Amino acid sequence: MKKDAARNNHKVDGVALGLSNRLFFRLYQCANMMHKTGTKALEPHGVTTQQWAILGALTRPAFEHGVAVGDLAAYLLVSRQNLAGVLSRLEAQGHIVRTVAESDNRSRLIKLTDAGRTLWAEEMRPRIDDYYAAALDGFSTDDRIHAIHYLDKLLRNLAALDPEPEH
Amino acid sequence: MKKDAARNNHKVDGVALGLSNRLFFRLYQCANMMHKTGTKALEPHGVTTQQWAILGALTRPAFEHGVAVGDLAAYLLVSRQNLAGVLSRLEAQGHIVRTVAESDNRSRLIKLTDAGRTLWAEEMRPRIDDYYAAALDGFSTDDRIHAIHYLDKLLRNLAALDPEPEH
DNA sequence: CGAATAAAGTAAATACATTGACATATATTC
DNA sequence: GAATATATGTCAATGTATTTACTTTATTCG
Repeated sequence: MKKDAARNNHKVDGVALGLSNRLFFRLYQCANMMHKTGTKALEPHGVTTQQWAILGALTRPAFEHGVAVGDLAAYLLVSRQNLAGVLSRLEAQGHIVRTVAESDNRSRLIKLTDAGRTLWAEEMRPRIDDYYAAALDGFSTDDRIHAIHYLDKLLRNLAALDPEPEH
Repeated sequence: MKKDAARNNHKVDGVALGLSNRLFFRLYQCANMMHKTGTKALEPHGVTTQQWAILGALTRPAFEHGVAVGDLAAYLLVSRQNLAGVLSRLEAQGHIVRTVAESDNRSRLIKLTDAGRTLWAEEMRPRIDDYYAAALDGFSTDDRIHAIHYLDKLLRNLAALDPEPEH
């Protein structure tokens, strides 16, 4: 069947594809599959991978006492307009609060609620650990370090390509 | 300024983040930046990175004479509903055609138009090569091979996590 | 052959993510 | 201090991606 030929060539399509092309194609596929499987892993809590990234960021010591939306957007490398939307959903679910900054009437300070902190620590954390274990099965510590190294390197190049200054 | 502290810790946020978490966070950031910078690189032609992936796939020898939407979706690892939307835009731009398969009244066969093939070869290809060169600056051939290896490995794990059978 | 199964297209709801544009508030500079 | 510049939130448009659900057409199996 033609179907099988087209659907089972993950192993074959590297031969003529070119290294650079293949690298970016795999990055594209991996990111999609990460969102798909990651969101499914946290489905019982109605949290997506992007929301998970935000909640995780908010547990960082530096952001423990609240963080401005602009700073959070800069940390995640997403636009503030996009972040605002996800934050609205997290706020509606009661996981975070937006408070007006004292020294700046424009700015809102994002903070984890107690419920959000509990959700993260008690519910999400164990599932996330299981997810990492499954997704990185067969990856040694060195493998992870090397993979991160390449992604870091790529990210620096992409950031340099982005006209957006880092202010 | 607090701003600078929050916005310049790409190098610092690895220390306490955990290897697995950091790997997925970088994957998330890289994918977003790839779409952002890649789409900008091809902006003169109004083509996004996803459309670029599809046009590239259609130039594969195996798909040269047309490919079914289901097979193309399986190759790209996206849902056929998503693919249908992108194909509509590509069709509206005249880059591809959808013809009804002779042996199956349900199925549509996707083919590159002459205009689409020319756009790919004459216009997009050079810009894509420039983009790859910039995004992978400092990557040796071995670096690329190793990076692909890790992404392949990760993708296999993610695919195994996905309930979707490969039929 | 006829019934169950599978595959294809489509529609709709939801969520991410980008850009451009705008109003308002804060900072900088002269 | 006033003019300029920058930061912030928001609105709107567009594109990508998922899931669920439904209809129609093929295929398979009994």
